[in-house]
Amino acid sequence: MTDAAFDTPGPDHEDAPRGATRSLTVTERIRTAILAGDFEAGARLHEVRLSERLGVSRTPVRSALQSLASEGLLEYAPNRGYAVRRFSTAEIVDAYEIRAVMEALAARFAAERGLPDQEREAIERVLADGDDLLARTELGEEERIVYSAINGTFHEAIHSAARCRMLTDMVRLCHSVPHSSHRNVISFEHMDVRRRHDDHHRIYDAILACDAYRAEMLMREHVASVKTSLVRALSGRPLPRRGR
Amino acid sequence: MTDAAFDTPGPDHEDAPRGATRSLTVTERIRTAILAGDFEAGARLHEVRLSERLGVSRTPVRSALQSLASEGLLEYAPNRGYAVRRFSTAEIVDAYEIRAVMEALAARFAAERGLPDQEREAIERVLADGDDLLARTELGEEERIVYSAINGTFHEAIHSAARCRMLTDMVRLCHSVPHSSHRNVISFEHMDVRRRHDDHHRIYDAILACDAYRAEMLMREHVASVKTSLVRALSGRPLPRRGR
DNA sequence: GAGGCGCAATTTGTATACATTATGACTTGA
DNA sequence: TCAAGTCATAATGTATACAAATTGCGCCTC
Repeated sequence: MTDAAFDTPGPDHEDAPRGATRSLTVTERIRTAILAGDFEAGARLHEVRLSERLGVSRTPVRSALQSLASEGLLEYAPNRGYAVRRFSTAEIVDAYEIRAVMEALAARFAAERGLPDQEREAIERVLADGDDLLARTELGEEERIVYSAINGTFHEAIHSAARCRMLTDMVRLCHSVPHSSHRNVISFEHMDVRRRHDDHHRIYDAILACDAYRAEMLMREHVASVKTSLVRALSGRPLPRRGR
Repeated sequence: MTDAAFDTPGPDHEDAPRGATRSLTVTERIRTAILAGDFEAGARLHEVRLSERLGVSRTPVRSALQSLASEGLLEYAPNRGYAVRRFSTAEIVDAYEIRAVMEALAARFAAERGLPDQEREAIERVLADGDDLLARTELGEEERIVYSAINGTFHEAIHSAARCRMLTDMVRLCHSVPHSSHRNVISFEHMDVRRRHDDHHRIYDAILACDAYRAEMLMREHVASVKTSLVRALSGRPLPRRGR
């Protein structure tokens, strides 16, 4: 709650990036705090308290709260303000299902429209990085964190290749649901990073081959499969050991 | 531009619905104006002019513009304000593809989770209404408008049955794209209302039978098929008026 | 003691004044 | 003539004062 990184760095700090208004800065800081869990679910966010802690007036704070509410991170009720949104387990799982469908469509678009050079290079680089990383026999915590970044870059390159803004926006919406970001998958994808990396290769092959149907199906299963691990993790049951 | 319905009805009009702030009222009025095509695409919306025309201060206007931008109706650039978003033909078509995938997922959820009584009754009623309407041999303009409402109710009942807020939100986002609302299909679905109504029956049957796969596939094809008609209409002649 | 009424304190909503940034026209120099 | 710089203008961004709504507490009544 009293996170030092959150409180005001002073009005003369002035590292203002060009083109950034206070509203945008404040939005980003509050968003980060929420995603970091600095506020508990359901907690109300009082405009005055926030503005005092952040060292700005209520105006940019109100603007930020409105933004975050439309992102789905906050609940709003007229004359009653904003509160941190609660996500039920069902909502978190559903978000995965939705993300699976959206990313699958992105993969289809990429296959239909062809990979721009930039995205093709990014994907090939990241696939090679993954190959190198997974060549090691042992995968420790550190390797999984690195792989998480690789995973994120892969998926972002696909979205970018889809060249569809609405799709990008919607996937971003999915990422505002806790546990639903591909940056967070490390927490429950421990078991088979290798299988997931192989999925990436196949998806890339399908896109290169302009096989839209296969790209879509593979991506859908790829994302949806995490849902199973997630459900297991959320219900607190241990991961089953399999052969292979 | 100078739409009488848009300009201020006077500050003493006071038909304020309970729980509605000025920000919300203004948001609704500007949204309606945009969807009705009162502003041309790319036009900038000046805060002062809007606030004068609407008889309120800049504060609720700014709030409204921010809302509409996050709905995707406006573009925002820091220090440069808001402008009516331009939608390319590609974006409009893509929105249909996205809507197809989302509504298909909604149909799947409905099949998996079962239809609540309220939605089941709504769908059965609307299917029967459609049967009656289509029993006539001739379908004029008026019948198609009536069927458009029937179509909308059917699709909304499915969303509602999916019981997934994020899905509902995203479908709503799709509807903010011109020509992409199921309330608008009359303009290019002239050709086979009967086929589309038959789709509705099959989708309902699949949901009743808890056949999630079939419900999803049918709904996806049902929505995506309109895309074909849309592409034909858009390429055939210039864009008809936005909205409605 | 339970329930309802009303006031006061707190919080959000709105208006407005001021600060800051973009924009375009004008000037000035090469 | 053109380019670059400057300054005026007009727009957006922010702060703050005030209005309206909600909420909780205390009191009164039954």
